[in-house]
Amino acid sequence: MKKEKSEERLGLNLSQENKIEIDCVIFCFEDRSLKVLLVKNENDAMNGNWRLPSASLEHGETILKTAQKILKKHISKDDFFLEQLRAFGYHSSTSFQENISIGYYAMVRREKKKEDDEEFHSDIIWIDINNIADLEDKYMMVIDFSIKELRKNICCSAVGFNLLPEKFTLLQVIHLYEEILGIEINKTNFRRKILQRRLVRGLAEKEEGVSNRAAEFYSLNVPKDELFWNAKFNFNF
Amino acid sequence: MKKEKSEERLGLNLSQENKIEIDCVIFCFEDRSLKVLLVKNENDAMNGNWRLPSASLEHGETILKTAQKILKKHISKDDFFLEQLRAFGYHSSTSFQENISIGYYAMVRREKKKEDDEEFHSDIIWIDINNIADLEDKYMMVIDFSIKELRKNICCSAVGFNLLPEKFTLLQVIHLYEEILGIEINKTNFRRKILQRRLVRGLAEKEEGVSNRAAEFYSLNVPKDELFWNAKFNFNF
DNA sequence: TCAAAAGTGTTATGATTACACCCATGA
DNA sequence: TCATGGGTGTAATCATAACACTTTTGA
Repeated sequence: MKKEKSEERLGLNLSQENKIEIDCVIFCFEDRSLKVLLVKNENDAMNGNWRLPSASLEHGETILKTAQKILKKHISKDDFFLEQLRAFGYHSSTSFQENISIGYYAMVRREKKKEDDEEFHSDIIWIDINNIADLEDKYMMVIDFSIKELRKNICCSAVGFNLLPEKFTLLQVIHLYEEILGIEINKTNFRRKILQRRLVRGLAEKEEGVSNRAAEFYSLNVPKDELFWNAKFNFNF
Repeated sequence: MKKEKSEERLGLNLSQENKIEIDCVIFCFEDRSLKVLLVKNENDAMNGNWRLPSASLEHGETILKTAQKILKKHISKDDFFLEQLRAFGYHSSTSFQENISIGYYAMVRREKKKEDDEEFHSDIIWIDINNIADLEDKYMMVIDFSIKELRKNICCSAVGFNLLPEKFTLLQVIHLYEEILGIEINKTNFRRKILQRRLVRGLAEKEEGVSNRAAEFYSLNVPKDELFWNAKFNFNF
């Protein structure tokens, strides 16, 4: 309150100097599709208008802490991957000069039952990346960039496994890559490829109640915090 | 001047709100080594203290334009590659809260003769990345990140060719990759690898005055603006 | 039995590696 | 002639792709 008054004295121009927003693209992988979390735009007169979860960078707060806070507000678990995308400059309808957004992207493992009713009551939505429409340009820009970044990174690191549950089948991995990259993958060869790198470990445990041969469950063979930097490989799709 | 007075009225805390610096890591490749441009730190009492070329983000200016201005101040040609790294948060000795730097990295083709005397008289230095020392933590952080980014990018795109002159020998390319990645490369195999991708084109023109068999000159076979995004390849070193 | 997905085996291809070799040039 | 780097040829090895095949499960 006090702060706003001070700024008013300086006039519009200075008060908008270097206002920084932190925007988060939070990905999950569910029902064989890549989704991002959107929240209802409360400042907007039109109802049913969505935006990325975001926050202004406050005094004495770091950009990373701010991004982490945004995540914790929406994600119940502490178990998420979070990395910065870059800084974006954009022009909004309300200001003449360029605004700054620092984009982050996150990956979470979504557990279905627990969170379904949560979503039902609240002002959030997990939406398939192919169905996103009518977002402000700024948000589309950040989302588009984040998807490109995600595509790049899952081909040269194992970071994509942050989207899978602890136990997963190899078909889930294939679906993940197919969906994110928008390609079709030869299952038998991909399976060999991924097993050769010794990135995953068979659990001697199988699916149950499926109407076909049950697939073995696998789990990661490397610590999660190494997925991004240390678990290198080259998928040349 | 006028602006500074306004800020003073608000006291230290608010005046530093969201102050954004743009820092540029400008790379060149010369004498078989990767160098970055440093400028003399004029605000510093101690002489001989260097920093990255940088600028504050001014009113009504975009981050990209600001970065381009920094480059043009030091580089005579318009022919450079410039991309953002990311936003960095850092703590300086003079302020309690986190400052924001948006880092960019650039690659320029350095022509020796023209610029040598320029450097002799002025307050800039092109320094081998292995000899950088005594920079502020903030600058080291940006430089370290930029080198990692450069390493990553030259392995999956042809962006590194922005550091070479129009005409180059294949040995120059090899030296470039060896120096940036810190590895040794088998010359005969690398040569075939790079020719297979049809990235370069022989010029039927040879070195002169060398004390060994003259190497053929090559030039790029793709437009420069495609080097980063479109000229993909996978060097798995 | 069928459909659907799991999973194995095999062969061909193409990229990469290692290494031997010859070529051109100035000192 | 020698040293230095340019440049070619070739065989072995490894990763990938393509495809045929068998296995397991519920309906």
